[in-house]
Amino acid sequence: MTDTRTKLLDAAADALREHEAAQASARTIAGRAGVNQALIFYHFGTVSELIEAACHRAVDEAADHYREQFDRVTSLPGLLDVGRELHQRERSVGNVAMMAHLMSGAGNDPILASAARYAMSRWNAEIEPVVARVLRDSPLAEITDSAGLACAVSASFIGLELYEGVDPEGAANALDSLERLGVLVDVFDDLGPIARRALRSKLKAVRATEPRRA
Amino acid sequence: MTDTRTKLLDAAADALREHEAAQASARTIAGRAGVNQALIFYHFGTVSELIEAACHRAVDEAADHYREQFDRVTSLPGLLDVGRELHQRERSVGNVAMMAHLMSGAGNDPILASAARYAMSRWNAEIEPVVARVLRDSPLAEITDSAGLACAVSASFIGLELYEGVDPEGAANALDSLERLGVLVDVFDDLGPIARRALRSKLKAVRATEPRRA
DNA sequence: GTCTATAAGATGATAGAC
DNA sequence: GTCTATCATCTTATAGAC
Repeated sequence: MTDTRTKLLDAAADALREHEAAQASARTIAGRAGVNQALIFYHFGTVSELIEAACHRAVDEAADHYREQFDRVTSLPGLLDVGRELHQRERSVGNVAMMAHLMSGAGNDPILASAARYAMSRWNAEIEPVVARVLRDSPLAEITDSAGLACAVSASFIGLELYEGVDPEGAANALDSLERLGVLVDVFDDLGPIARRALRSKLKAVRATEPRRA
Repeated sequence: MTDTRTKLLDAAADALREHEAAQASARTIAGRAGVNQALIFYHFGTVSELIEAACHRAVDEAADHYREQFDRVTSLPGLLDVGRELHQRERSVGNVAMMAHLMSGAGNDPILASAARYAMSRWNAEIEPVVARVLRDSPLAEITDSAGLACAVSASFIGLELYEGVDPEGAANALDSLERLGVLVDVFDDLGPIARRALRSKLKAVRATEPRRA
């Protein structure tokens, strides 16, 4: 099972996970895998296709790993707990960095773009039903759609990862702030009918004065 | 004023603003500027230093442009309004893409990293006092610090930009969801003492069961 | 300041021996 | 399947004429 193909897939994923990304060239990846550079083209055709395959495998593994944890989530605090664990694990493993570099390079390379699209859609497919289930009984269900929220969460993860590479301390502060803001949602659910009524009337006012675009 | 230096700065910024980024090489930038490739090294030393200078200029211009608008903000809805305008303008101009590519390349190149650090700190310096002023009289001031929130907002902007390059529709949905979530904060301010009390007790409970890390 | 020419090296990819 | 050797092209950067 540790044949050349998987060696190359591992090496490509590692290259993207670490600082490099721009240095994810055929020669460096092959060197990392301990195999000849020409084998990349024999097995995968192009470097981009190797990277695509590596990311495909990585995101599938990660999503599968969290599936049952997601299934057990029934409350928003519970979702935040899984999210925090997921963020820390994926970050330490380097998968978030991989995604960030993938999306950043998507502008130049259509193959990388399709890989990025697959990765994001895969994560959203996991997150979206959980968000929907958790918000179903909350007054928040009336102001947000779960699909949009899932996208927002994914995008923010990516942004925080990039930000962390530039200013680790600031990124940690940002994450703390977001977590504390999550308490706000929690309080809302506990407030019950009073908040629900206030929210409804407020929403009406906002929708009247500021019609949504397009 | 349209000398070679500024021509090169313009061309470098444009290269980063558009799809390319990876193709922001000395030759392509010089070609875009309509000058000889060797002049980049004469005027800036290295390609990275040219890019750094271009980003420095771009973020200074943009931040100055919004300074007085930020100063006029007194409420959270007002802040969201400016944020929405800022996001759309900076996006259409391409500055957010520039930042994203800058941060993505920061891992490889220490000069790009310092440019990214400057850009983020510059924006945070503008946003942070506004957030602090707006939240001062809100019960939310007790659960979030303005510095962390400012970082979170900046990072999320970056992430959304990258996400938009991969899935434009999803990014639009995400932005809509976040905007609608902003109404939630608005409602909180209007609820007054009831919410304030509920929030305080909830915070106590959360802090007791789940001590913050490090 | 601006140009040409060029060094010195990395890149993706292929041909062909084994 | 794997290797060596190689192509054509791109890269940053410099030397030196003007």
